[in-house]
Amino acid sequence: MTSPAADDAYLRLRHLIYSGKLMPNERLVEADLAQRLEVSRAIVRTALVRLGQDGVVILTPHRGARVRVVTDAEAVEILQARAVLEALAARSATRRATAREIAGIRKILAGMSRKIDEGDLLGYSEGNAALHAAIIAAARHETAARLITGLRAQLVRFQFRTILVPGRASHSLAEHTAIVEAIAGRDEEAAEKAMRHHLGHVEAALSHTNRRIIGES
Amino acid sequence: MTSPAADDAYLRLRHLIYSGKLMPNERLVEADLAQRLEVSRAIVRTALVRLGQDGVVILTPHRGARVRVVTDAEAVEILQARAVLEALAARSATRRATAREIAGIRKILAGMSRKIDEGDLLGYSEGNAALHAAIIAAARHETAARLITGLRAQLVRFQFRTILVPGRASHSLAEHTAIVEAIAGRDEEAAEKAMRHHLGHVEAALSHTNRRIIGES
DNA sequence: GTACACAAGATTGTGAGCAATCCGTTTCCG
DNA sequence: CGGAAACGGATTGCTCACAATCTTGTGTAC
Repeated sequence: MTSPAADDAYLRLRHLIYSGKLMPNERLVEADLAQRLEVSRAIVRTALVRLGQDGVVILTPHRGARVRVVTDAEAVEILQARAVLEALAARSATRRATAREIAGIRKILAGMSRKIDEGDLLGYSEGNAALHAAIIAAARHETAARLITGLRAQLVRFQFRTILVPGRASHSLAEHTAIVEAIAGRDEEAAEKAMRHHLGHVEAALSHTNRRIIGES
Repeated sequence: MTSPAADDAYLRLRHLIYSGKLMPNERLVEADLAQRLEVSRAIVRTALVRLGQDGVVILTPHRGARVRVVTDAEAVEILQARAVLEALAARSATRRATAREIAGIRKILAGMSRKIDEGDLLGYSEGNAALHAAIIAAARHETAARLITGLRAQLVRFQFRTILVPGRASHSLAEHTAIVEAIAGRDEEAAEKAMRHHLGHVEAALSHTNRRIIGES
């Protein structure tokens, strides 16, 4: 099941949605996608079923698939779920990270600090993503990793940078530093708390400003 | 997409796995399932794809589907994830539950207490499931609810009753009471903590005894 | 006796076609 | 002129058939 070709189509279609090439609420016509991806309609179909199960697209009988629109309220929910799961991952990383992994995480954090000094907010943003990814990798917690990936996917349309909110950058760096120090210090409680604190701030930014500035931090 | 018939087949197939009629690691041959469910092979196929995405079955190219076996370590992971998500739901319920819902939750708890007095552990177990369901419903947190459902599904093979562990029943009741009181008292922190405390005990039972007594509490 | 090669059977993956359903438009009737 | 019914194009859901792949069993060489 799920031949390489089918898997590839699934990943590419998902990427089209993540990258915004297929907009929210856009109708996804199987035949069109088949032509675009250069695969048969059957393969597109199973890819859509999988994406539907992921919650990335909405499937309606006889009316096909649409890219799911995430309301502000849903975005808050998703972010909350992501926060508790990433906090769990941070805790797990605190227990399981190797010295090498911790060194890598520290290095990423240092890079982020440099980016801020340089005023390179986009670069900082990339460092942010890398840091979270490194922590999740160090956690070796498959279940949490899988769920977080799915949740991120749904928030993709909100990928406007909170980092652009005035003053957010330095706060963000401080929060990340606290997370890293807790992990390096093998303090589970602190690591979990720091991660929740961090993502809580992102949520607050969303709840407060009803503008679309979530997904990152 | 997903016609009623296809949806039905998906649910029935899932139920066959949950209820243990299809054992872990058992090979799922499309043609056989089609005959058993009295639907076409194509419908079985999409149902399997969906279950694969849920993590309930494992799909291997050209080798078909198997019911996924969850190792003890994975069970712990799943339970941990479930714990933080149910804690989030408890917190949400604390904020959003109506007076009517709280009354209903209290009623379920009272019923559980009665079952214990009667020595009806199976009945207690059902009450337990109902209580958790009621809290999740009151939380009105779609995202958490969806993820928890998926996680429960994967733990289904571990559905042996922790409640059968000597002395667990009264502890369990006390833990549930704490959760309910926190929700009724509108104390978010306490509700979240109580739920994590409760599910933490279930995890401890698993980690300690390597026997299969998780999934409930 | 063991191991490898090969053939036969079983099962999955995919493509083409058709029926069912939905949506937008036109037509008919009041 | 307004509304309901019917028509037509478009799209999905499903069946069927076949190719691709894996598995099992058999035969042969060493």
